[in-house]
Amino acid sequence: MRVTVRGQIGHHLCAHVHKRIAWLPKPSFTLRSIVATGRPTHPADRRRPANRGRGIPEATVARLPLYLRALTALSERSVPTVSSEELASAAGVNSAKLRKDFSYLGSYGTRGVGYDVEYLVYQISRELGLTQDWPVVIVGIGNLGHALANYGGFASRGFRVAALLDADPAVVGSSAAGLPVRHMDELEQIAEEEQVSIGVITTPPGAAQQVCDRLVAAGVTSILNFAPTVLSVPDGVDVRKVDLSIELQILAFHEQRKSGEDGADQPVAAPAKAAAKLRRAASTGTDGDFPAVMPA
Amino acid sequence: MRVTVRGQIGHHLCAHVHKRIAWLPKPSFTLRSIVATGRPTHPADRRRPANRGRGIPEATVARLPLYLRALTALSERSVPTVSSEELASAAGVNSAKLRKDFSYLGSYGTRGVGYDVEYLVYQISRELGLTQDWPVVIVGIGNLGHALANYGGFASRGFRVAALLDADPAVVGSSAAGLPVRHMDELEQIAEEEQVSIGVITTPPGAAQQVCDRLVAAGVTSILNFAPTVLSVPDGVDVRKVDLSIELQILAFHEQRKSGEDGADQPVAAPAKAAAKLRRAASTGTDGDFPAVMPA
DNA sequence: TAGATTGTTAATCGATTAACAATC
DNA sequence: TAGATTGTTAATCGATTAACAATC
Repeated sequence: MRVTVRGQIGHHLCAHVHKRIAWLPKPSFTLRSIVATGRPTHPADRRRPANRGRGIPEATVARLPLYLRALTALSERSVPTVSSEELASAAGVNSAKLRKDFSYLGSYGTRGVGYDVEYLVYQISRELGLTQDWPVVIVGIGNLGHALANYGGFASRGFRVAALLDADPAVVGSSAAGLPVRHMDELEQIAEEEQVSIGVITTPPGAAQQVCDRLVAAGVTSILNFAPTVLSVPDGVDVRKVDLSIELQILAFHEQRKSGEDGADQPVAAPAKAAAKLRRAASTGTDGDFPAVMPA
Repeated sequence: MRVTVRGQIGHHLCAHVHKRIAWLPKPSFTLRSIVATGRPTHPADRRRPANRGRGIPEATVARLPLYLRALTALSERSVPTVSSEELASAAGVNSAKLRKDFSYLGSYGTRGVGYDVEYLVYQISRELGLTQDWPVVIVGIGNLGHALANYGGFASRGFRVAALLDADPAVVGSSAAGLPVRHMDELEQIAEEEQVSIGVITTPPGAAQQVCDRLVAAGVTSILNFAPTVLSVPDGVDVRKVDLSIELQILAFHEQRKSGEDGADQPVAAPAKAAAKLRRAASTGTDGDFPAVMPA
């Protein structure tokens, strides 16, 4: 049942009920949000932006966690407000992009002042769905599975490891990060009981598609895949992949351009990049080339 | 010293010198490439594309490792040629994109036939710089560092773990993946001796920037960062980041949209997405909502 | 030659960015 | 009010895609 009451309540009442709320220039907010979350909404909520309600660009979604992290750090230092310039710098993006990104969420800033840190933390968390609890299963408890089970960044963001699963009897029964490793055959039951909608695959590549199919059959609709495999899934299931080898290969590509051997194929080297070669050459007395499989 | 002799050599000679070369419709190639690599270049090399030599788009570079992986699998199955349609499907992209991507590398296909698998493996490997040996240091040998040290995908692509480093005396001296964990203070010497240009940071976030600075000072110009921190580096140094928590948050965002509670803020649900909610509801007898921190 | 498939074009789409009017 | 900073506009840039002429 949903209670949505919008109204005006005096500033003194707000201040009484909710401590450390800095963003109450005009104390109007929705009552519902207080009932639901213990936090009133920002006055800016009333002027709902044109865009809100559909289609936050993917590129923006991918940056929201960055902003959230920077904001959380500011919050821990009890910084009350932050400008787009400061926040952008902390998040490693430019301020125009940040303001554009935030404009998709709504008008949550105050001209001439900046953004209220606490309020923005809450809004972004809500937008990302982090005000919910997300039970997650991790399938494949090898080195990487262990690492993920122990990763602190999960729990702190509303992700809860519902189960660690493996098909190998030698691994089942052991424990990782204080949790028992259970057999893959328990997946279906766990997924149903705990309403698991997110699965992490850290199996060897050969097992990944099969595990994926089984996760999907068990009702999992979001998959984070660490196995170096292209997964095929039905519509409505999201897959994101993290591929260590691919990241290194992309770095190698750019690194190769920097060191710039093989004149024939070489582009005009960007001045900044040439510095790396020079630095290495200076420190080693060689011409900076790598030991080459392909002798020049 | 560079030997570049271009010439025409009879087909029978090619076939004699180089086995399992399927792509010799017209046996003209550059001699240098044979001297250098043991592989002659493709006839198509002579018609150098307009673009080649500068500016392969980043989006294309990021996909080359995907194509390479798919091609390697085909190669292992001894498939001689592949069409853009087949390869695109194996790599999980559409064929127009694949052909456009390859067009930045050169005209390496044969109209009416497709692409020679072996030849393309070689060309993409070369483009990515994987025909070189890339010594890598991994800094921070916790769970994740261990996992990476053991990751098979590195070695198979020309990446070699030159050293595992940690600052914690309790960890230094132990071993991972058959390599000793050495003290962070050995970084500079190792980096110079082994000409390390790629570093992987798997430290806690608090140490990451400091480690990064030290890597850069030691001549490392490409960094793969697993710590959830924004790193600042001088021009000419590339940083790529892998952030497990961010990936999960992006999934949560989309997952939240699928399950579609909270009607007030909810966009018009895409039909495909609604299926997930229905499926879960059907299998559990609930309305598909998650246990909510924020009661509705 | 006929059939197949590439490489390229051009249209479209989405993301980035600087600039500035709106407004706190 | 004056100063500061947002939210938005519009221009630009880069990526995607379908379609098809080129050509094996």
